[in-house]
Amino acid sequence: MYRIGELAKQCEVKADTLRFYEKHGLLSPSMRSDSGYRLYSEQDAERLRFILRAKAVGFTLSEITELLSIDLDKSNWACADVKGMVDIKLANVEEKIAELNHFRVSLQRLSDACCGGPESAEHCSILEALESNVEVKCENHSHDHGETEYKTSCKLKG
Amino acid sequence: MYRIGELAKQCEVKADTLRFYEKHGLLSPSMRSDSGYRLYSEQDAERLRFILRAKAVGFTLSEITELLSIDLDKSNWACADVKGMVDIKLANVEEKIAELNHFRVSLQRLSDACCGGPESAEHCSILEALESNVEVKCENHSHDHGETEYKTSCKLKG
DNA sequence: ATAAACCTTAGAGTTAAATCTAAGGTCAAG
DNA sequence: CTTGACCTTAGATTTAACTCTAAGGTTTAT
Ligand SMILES: [Zn+2]
Ligand SMILES: [Zn+2]
Ligand SMILES: [Zn+2]
Ligand SMILES: [Zn+2]
Repeated sequence: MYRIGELAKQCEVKADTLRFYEKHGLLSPSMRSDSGYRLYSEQDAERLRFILRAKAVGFTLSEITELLSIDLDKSNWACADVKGMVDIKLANVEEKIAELNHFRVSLQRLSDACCGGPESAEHCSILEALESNVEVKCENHSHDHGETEYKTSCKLKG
Repeated sequence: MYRIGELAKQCEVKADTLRFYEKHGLLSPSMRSDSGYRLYSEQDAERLRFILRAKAVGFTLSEITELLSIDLDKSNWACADVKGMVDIKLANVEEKIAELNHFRVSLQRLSDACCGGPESAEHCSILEALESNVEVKCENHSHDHGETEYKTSCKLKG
């Protein structure tokens, strides 16, 4: 039997988190000491590890609640049900990745367009791109820093 | 001059959102009508579009506040400052993508390991993977669905 | 016996970006 | 002159997953 702090340390979470999981029905200690301290069994610890593993692959706590209830009642569920949950999650994650990739490409384009030098930002391509609607398409400045290093040739979007 | 609802519709946000931006110092209408209605100028509208463009590339509202203050005072900032912000954001986004990719790979592995059939989940590889610490490494079941389609050969991690 | 480290509870606070509610004022059309 | 669409405000609620606070009880070691 572990006290809350012991289990927390073992699994690298805060004791608060275990109380939170209890309040939300994910994990209750199977005993209390005479003085009211939570006492977790090895089974409880395993359940916690299940939760943390599911969290590590991206499930939310309410999805994990569902997974736990399936896990405790496996014979009444089909592989299809379980795989369905994973596949929905997978689709969510892929969607999120796609969205972030969109951000990434836009930010990269902005970054590439700016010299990043110590010169005044008065003609900074990044600010100009945000001011106007024009997407940045090439990696040069409108302003001239007096260095040949920065080309001013720019093929704007055809 | 646009009233709040007009500008909101034009830019496809809710009027609430404009009030929210005002409360948080991102965008205030440059006038009020006699009766107290907000009146936005074309300049205000442009500022809103700046905000929305910055949002579209992944900046948070507080980052946008910073960008706006730079934009209004460009000569006191360097390209380095602006590019720095973009690059920090880019790094954040890439970090998030990496994390989600981790989720994606794990979920894909789980999904691949499960037949997804109508059979009982009693030996579902997904649940087994979450119960035990073993990462799923191959795409077969421990249980046998009586179909030769599902191989039982599985090279577990060496 | 007393201090440190641990535990208990209920409930509030955090973060971001809105979104909603209530109670009321304004404006154009018919 | 009334309906309906629109506007005003302050403040509460939402979502997720904690995290913290206050006020107190327990255990363990010295
Ligand atoms: Zn520059
Ligand atoms: Zn620049
Ligand atoms: Zn199966
Ligand atoms: Zn399965």
